[in-house]
Amino acid sequence: MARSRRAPADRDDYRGLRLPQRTRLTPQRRAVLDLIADREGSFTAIDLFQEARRRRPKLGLATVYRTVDMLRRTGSVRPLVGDARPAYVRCEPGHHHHLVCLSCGAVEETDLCGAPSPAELRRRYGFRAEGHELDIYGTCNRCS
Amino acid sequence: MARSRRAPADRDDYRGLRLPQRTRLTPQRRAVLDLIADREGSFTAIDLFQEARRRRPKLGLATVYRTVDMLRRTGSVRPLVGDARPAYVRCEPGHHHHLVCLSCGAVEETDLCGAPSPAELRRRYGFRAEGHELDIYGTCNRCS
DNA sequence: CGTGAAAGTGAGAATCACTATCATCTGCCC
DNA sequence: GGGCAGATGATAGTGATTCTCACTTTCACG
Repeated sequence: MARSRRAPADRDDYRGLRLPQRTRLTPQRRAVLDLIADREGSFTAIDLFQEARRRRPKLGLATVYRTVDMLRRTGSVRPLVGDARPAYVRCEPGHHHHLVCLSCGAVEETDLCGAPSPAELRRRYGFRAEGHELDIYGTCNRCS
Repeated sequence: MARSRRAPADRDDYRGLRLPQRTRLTPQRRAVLDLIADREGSFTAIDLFQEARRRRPKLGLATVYRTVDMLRRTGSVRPLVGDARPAYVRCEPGHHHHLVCLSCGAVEETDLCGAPSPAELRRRYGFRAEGHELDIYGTCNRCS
């Protein structure tokens, strides 16, 4: 009986962040989403928690994790490799990859890719590719 | 490039694993290195610890972490993204990427790449690329 | 061969990131 | 408004990793 009451809350987007169906927009969630939407570069869950706490002292850590994980499921955010601390980056919808500055931590997106095609992987390895992740590390414009 | 003389600890390679300068080859370290050298696919530090313990019951967990981290610094091993548990894969020297099977966890290497060239990244973004990481996720030959 | 300094070790405590639990609260569709 | 599915916060718990430190071992050099 989830059907009758479940009208499609057409709130699948908040400031460019994709949200799952039936997501309630609570003030807590909005606080975390705002921080992410305004964010340049990478961030950790703890970063968000500490910043959000300055405005909402009672905000729980679990709420931050729940919110980040929600965005991870919709693809609006994804974990970053190669960093010492577990960090995330915002992802615009669509296919793209990240240029991660090792000096200042800035993250830029690029649509340049050229990863091997699923067809070729299939042919050479019998491997059915479903997705891939590419992070390019180096020094950004400002730092070099 | 050729090593002309015996330098202090002429031991920068053990079974294909690159070691830092001045690395002492202790039995504990050798036990962990052997496990990694023989390894197919990905592994976690805990995996190594449990296996190594069967032969050396007094081996400490910290030693496993120290050894894995040592290899990570030399590039002989690298952490894998996208997995629930923190896992590593062996890296052969040279350029290559990983095909990670989401079903059985097997990891295959491929030299197929096509990542954007440093020159193009420099031109378009002013970004000086130093390296990149590409993991392709999907289903391997055996599992599909 | 010794030997000493530096490097490595094990055990356990500490830390860190994250998850589970649960009583309570609240946004949202009717 | 009313009601309830979904959200929240506090806290305890978990699992991975790092730290600490007294002790041991390796190995270049004499």
